[in-house]
Amino acid sequence: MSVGIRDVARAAGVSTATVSRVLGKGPVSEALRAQVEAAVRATGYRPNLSARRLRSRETQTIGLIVADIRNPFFTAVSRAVEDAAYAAGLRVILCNTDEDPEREALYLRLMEEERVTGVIFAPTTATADGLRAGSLGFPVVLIDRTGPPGLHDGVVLDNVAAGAALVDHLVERGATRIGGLFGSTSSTARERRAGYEAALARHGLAPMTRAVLPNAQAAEAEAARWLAEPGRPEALVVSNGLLLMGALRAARTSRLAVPGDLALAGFDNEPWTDLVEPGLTVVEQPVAEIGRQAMHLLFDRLEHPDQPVRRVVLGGRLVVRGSTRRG
Amino acid sequence: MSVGIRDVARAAGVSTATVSRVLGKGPVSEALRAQVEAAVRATGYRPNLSARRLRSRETQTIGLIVADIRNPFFTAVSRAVEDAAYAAGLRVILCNTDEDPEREALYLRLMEEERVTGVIFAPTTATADGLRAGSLGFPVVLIDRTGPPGLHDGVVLDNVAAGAALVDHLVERGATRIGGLFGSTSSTARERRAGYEAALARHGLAPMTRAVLPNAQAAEAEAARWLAEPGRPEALVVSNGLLLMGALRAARTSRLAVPGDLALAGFDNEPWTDLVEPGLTVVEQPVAEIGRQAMHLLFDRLEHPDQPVRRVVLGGRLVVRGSTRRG
DNA sequence: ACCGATGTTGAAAACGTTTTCATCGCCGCT
DNA sequence: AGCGGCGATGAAAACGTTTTCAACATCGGT
Repeated sequence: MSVGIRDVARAAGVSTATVSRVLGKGPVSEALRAQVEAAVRATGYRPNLSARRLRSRETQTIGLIVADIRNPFFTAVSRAVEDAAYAAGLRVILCNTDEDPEREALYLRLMEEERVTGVIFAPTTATADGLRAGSLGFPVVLIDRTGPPGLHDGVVLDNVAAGAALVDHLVERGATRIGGLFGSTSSTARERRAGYEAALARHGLAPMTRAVLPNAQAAEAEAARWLAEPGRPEALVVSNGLLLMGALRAARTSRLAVPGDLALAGFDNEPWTDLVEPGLTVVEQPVAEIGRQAMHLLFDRLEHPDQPVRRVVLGGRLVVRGSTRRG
Repeated sequence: MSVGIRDVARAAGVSTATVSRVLGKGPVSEALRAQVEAAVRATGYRPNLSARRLRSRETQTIGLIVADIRNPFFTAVSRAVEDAAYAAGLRVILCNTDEDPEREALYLRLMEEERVTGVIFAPTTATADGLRAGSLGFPVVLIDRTGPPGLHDGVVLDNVAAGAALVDHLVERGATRIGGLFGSTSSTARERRAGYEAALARHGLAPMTRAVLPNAQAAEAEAARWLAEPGRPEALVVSNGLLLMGALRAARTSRLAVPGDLALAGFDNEPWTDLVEPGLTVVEQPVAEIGRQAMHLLFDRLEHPDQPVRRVVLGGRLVVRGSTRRG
């Protein structure tokens, strides 16, 4: 039925070894190479990647495990990772965990069975804390989130600085009652909160924080509740793009004017944040660069398995818009 | 080094065939089954999927080929496809073509080499028109876009009706000079345009259309140019979410009030379309349903290879917002 | 002219599974 | 008691490649 390397070899009058060498990079004389290439075209041969992977023990495949591809941050990072991967001749297997540790474990096991050459992973804190060094059969590069220090390569935003920058900016604009709305499952939210609290302390202000599951619905519900309370904040720092959207929705339904009644500042410079009235002040993450750096770290690790663990920390860019105009 | 099925067999005191049967669904006595399962746990065995795929000739893998995962429509559809696939025990290989026929061909070849069980594909017209029936080694389900009728299963929006509905709605609101901004590479844009033109004709109005590459930058540039011309339209029908964002940006930079100077209506009910001022009138596509239906068609096709070709046509939902308020 | 080095080629083993096929034991039936 | 059938099991083949290894030819140096 399907044409295999034996058929090509027969058609070209050579051995399968020679065909394999033509396909790969082995030494073959020009004459035979031409014959084989002609035979490949004539037969319409397509190599069987499963067989190739089995024998060569190189799967040329990486896993990409994120919380939810619909989060625009992960969408953009994924696209950058995929571009870099395909350019290097690697396949990508994409998995969505929905921040569920069980699914994270499930997909990590899948990656072992696939014998992937490496994995790029944005883990929940629950999983990240239990991640041991050499326990998986492949190197892991963490993105957006970190685990215990020194165990895995990773690329993250300077979250502490970014959280602090938003607070500094709001204080400069005259805000004093500054609330913080953070996701509950990631080290990233924790770090942004740490930066937020440190900056507030530096200014002699008191923190007021709430934690929610990292999706827009939960954020909107929590923010709406919060904004209806008597001691509600007059400014809000929000730890990612989904939550920011939820917070804006809550402000709208609560009939609070932004920035008049409530200043708003968050993360992720998504296209809609400057179309919305007033534009939203955010810290922009270098999403494409994060994806590229992750692939770069992975390649380096594969080349030099024993090189010390590296963490790439990228700076965010504060984009000031109307949502933090001086009240 | 790595533990294989032979090691498990040795540890359990059985043959590799028995281990394989325990892992799969072969007939094994309870006693041996327990022994083998214990041995699997004890050895930490992980099956090698490459070997399994090679021998069993079932890759349990599908390809998902879209233009750009960053287009929120494809993001949402992909997520639905992946959920359905993983639930059925299938892996997904995701590819972005950027509407480039060469990359489409490249990825289709890759899918052949992967020996995928099927592919879900949103092709450009260039590729779709050349797609022959049995020429690839796997069934193809088209999404969002169609090829020559009768060749491939597919699931699409009722684009003609949706395009007409937007025009009807605008006419009802009093618009007469209604322009159309459409993507240039997909059958979907073509159909939406057909619906737009048919509806205009029905109302005795003249069409004015422009075609652009389907990305926000191109749309913004073209719309800005158009809106600066003397005979500019007073309403715009835009054929997808990316273009709609570009058109809105152009209206903003041209200092045209929406809907006062320019009414705006488009496709894809993305979260930002109701946050923006005024809310945008759109036809909402049932994105999750499209993904699920595509997987369903694929499963049906795999079970009944010779069943007649099916096309699932889903209806859109008109969501009326401020951007088409009566001028 | 001989020898070693170098480079090209093919036969056959190997990769880790699943599947085929034959064997064995057991049961129920005549 | 003998026999047919059936379910469980293992030995070995098979999946389609890459890789090893040995054989062979060619060539430059003595």
